[in-house]
Amino acid sequence: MAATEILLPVRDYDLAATLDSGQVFRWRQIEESWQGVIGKQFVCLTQTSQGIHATTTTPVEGWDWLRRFLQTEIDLAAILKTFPDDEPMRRAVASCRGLRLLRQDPWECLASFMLSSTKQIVQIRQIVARLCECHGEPLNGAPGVTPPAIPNCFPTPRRLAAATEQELRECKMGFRAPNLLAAARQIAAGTFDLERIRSLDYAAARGELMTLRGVGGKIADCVLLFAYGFDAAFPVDVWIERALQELYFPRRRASGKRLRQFAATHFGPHAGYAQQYLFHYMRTKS
DNA sequence: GCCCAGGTGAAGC
DNA sequence: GCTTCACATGGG
Repeated sequence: MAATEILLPVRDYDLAATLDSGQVFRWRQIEESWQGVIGKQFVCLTQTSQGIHATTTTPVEGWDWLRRFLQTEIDLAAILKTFPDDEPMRRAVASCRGLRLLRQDPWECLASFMLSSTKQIVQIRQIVARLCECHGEPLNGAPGVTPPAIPNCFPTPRRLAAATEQELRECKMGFRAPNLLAAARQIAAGTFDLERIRSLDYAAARGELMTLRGVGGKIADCVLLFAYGFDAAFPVDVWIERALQELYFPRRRASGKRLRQFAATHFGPHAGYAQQYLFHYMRTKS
């Protein structure tokens, strides 16, 4: 039964906050809807009182790929219960009921976050958009109906591996270009296996990702959390460092390493979710 | 002009 | 170990 639309019944899901929370960089709000690309599929999502309504431009056979991306099956309330019962965490959760973690494609996630270092989220979106425009394959089916359409798929490792550093620099990614190119070439050549990461434990997976030039602990944690579902991953960026410093260590200065150690024990098994709430809270408060 | 941005790696104590 | 710095580019 191929179809072009479905209603995913889900409660406590803030679609706008989730798609705009710095996990993904290609989703655009068009009036009341959000347009994006999952794999080779153009998707339009709308939050309704019943849940999330999705439409595609070409018929699809099933919707598991969408449920997986949106993580609509997870029990958010159960996760929130594992958070520490302290004032900062209560404030962070209260600031955004229904914020979720998505489950992304590992390559797109890795490449996007390799481009994220010392860039504002709005600029990361611009770089990723240029990269897709210049190097991505066209989508399945012409979007047509709701312009302005999202032009292309996210470029594959093989496609980027065939590019030159200069061509990537033309996407305005600056000093990140050689790192992205090297990663694409390792993956395209099979000397780095993104699928194997799934079979490793958190520490080993983190170490493996960090063998890639330009991937340190923070970017590795983002990929482990947003693409592989390692809920213990706790990316510490400038926002989170500031949050932990202000909220938990107001009187003494703590190093980044000290903050990571604190986070690993304080926020529980779903620390990554807690991190996303803190991140959103810091970015949106006053 | 200046400072900072979902960092990283190398070099300096 | 910890601190400092260069790295491209653009927004505020």
